[in-house]
Amino acid sequence: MSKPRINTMEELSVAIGVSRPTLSRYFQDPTRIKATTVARIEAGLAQVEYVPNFFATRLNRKSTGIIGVIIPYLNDLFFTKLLEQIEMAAMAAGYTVITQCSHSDPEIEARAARTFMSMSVDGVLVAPLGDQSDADIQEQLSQRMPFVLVDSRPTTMPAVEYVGTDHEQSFGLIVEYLCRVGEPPVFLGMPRVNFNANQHESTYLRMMAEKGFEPTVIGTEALDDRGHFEAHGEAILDDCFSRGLYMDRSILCANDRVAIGALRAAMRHGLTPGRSQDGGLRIAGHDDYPLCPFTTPALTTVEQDFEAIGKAAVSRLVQLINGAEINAAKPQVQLFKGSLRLRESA
Amino acid sequence: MSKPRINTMEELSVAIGVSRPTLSRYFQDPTRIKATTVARIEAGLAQVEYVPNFFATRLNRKSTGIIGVIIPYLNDLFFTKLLEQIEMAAMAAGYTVITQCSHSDPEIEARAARTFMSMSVDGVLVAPLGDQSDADIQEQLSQRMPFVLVDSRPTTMPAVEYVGTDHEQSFGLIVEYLCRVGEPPVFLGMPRVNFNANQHESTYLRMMAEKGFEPTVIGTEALDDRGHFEAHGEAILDDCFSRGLYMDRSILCANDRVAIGALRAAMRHGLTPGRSQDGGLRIAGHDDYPLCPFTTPALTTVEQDFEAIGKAAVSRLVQLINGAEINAAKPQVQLFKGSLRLRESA
DNA sequence: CGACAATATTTACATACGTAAAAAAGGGAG
DNA sequence: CTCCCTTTTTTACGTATGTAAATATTGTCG
Repeated sequence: MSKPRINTMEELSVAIGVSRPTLSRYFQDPTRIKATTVARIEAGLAQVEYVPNFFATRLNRKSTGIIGVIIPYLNDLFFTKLLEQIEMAAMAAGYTVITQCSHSDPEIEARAARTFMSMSVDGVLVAPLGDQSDADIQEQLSQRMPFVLVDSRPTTMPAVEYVGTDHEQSFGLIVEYLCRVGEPPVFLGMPRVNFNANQHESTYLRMMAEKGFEPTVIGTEALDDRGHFEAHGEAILDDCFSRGLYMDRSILCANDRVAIGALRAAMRHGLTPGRSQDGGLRIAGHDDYPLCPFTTPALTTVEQDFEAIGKAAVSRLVQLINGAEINAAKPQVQLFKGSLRLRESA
Repeated sequence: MSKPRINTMEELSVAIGVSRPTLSRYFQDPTRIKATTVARIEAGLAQVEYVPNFFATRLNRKSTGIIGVIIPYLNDLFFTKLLEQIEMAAMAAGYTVITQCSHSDPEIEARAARTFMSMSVDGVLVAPLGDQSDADIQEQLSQRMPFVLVDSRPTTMPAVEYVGTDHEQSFGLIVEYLCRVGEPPVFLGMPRVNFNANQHESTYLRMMAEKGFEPTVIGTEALDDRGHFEAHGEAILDDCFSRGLYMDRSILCANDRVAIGALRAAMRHGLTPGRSQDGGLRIAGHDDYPLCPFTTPALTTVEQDFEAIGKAAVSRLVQLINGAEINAAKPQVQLFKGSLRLRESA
């Protein structure tokens, strides 16, 4: 019942009586071959088990048809959603996607970069680690092949093709909203290794200054180094609440995962953040983490347009692969706007 | 400042004055080469930019050193955590991991399987889609190379090497607990496409029968087909609560993501599930989804030992790759026990 | 200084397929 | 039936590296 297995195109060509070069062309683009021959090949193929060798095919094509993707970690639905969009878009464009995860480790990230170089990948999409990314390797990679940065942009490589959210605009939305309808917010941040969180912090500071409010930043020192966003948010805020601080203020978190921890801290102290109460506790985040609609209370946040970012990143990379001009002095930067998601928590 | 780039080992050998076969051996295992030569090679390597070609190296090694991993979808922290363990373990064992995500689509899953065949991957780890997985391709793959199933086991391929949680035991824990300290639970399930959810349902039914309680199963028909677990749980329970049903019962959900939706429905109806109240609403799940400690109230659930599962799966696969005997009639099945995580919701 | 062992080099072939050029075969129109 | 065009086959070489066998080199010890 199991079909005879064939390992090489050579064998296949004798098995079904079609020459090897014809088979080679068939596997690359069947339309270049006469319909009757295609039918003969496919009839033969149905009788046996054969898959062209991936390595041999990629070894001497001019283009490998592979897009490499590097993401910093997996245990975050944000990257997961982004990756999903990227993979679907790349697949639709006819590319094979190979994803490597840095697992928060610069060494693993560098290894992934080397792997992609050794694969002569057509291009790479990189969502960098925070400020720990190995700048040299990133630089090498970007010199060597089409390279588009996604999600966040290290301060060490400003002049690079980039696709992401316009954090000034998007975080600005939530700062503005909180200031407008209630108490000016306290910023609950993170240790300063995450570029987006840093940008949120500076946006917060700038806007508070503009509006003439006194800024308050907490949480930029870690209380525990487990490094989980939620645990960090909970620990910081629990500590504050225990000291009676900020219990009726607006807490604006650097991102939703921190905010989820903040919600937990509020709950533990018997507080229910919400926008209905005047002057009471409010909690808000940023990103529109997929679980935000299901938290208690549902989290008010700013949505990032993952789909647009993923698609734009792939589409720009494909342009570069197809030889689009890169203005080295002024690389293309695509920033997408965020949009406010008003729910219950603020 | 940028080093001269070298593309082939041939060029490299003339550039640093060491023969190509020696270089080849160096890149595979530097210890097989005399220390002084290694030093000479590395000194030379520091002067240039060179990475051995991935495809050429894998083309004619007997072993490619690659482990393929297929997971059904990414937007679930469960798989993400499992994948993390698998990648780290495989890396530690000296393998390159290539992960392909099915994105809930049997066709994409089948394509991934074909990709791995064409790569002559050393072995594959597969977390299957539900009952939609293409059984033929899975079969082909398992015939062709070392193959270990992870997380869930299709009823269509019972006789396969498998590593996962002992769901009878683990789901039994929570059924038993709920029955023991309160009202026997209602089972909030899912459309029957997910093997683990199915097994949870049957475990529930069996244990309720054993204990002489009347079982109640809800949610096995989808109200909306967006297919998101949380939305499903919320929609089903919201519907029930709106009709005044089960408002003071124990709701045991097929998994934590459904339970998170259930918590949300409870909250919308002004109900606070918890174990402190006698006779009141309780909600519990299964998996110990990473966000469980941060829900309101914190979700009582059963922890799956991701780390053990990931490590065991890799370790078993490596055994098979190294030629371990496979008893076709009785493949090795490793089931790990779950453990109760009592928190606030039940 | 010579012999022996360890290591490196030379040479040659293999991997599975891409691809170009020339020759052969097929197919339709006149 | 023949000519011409299209398609396939034949032939041959290229891709970057693995690998084996024979030969050459190096280093060490007596």
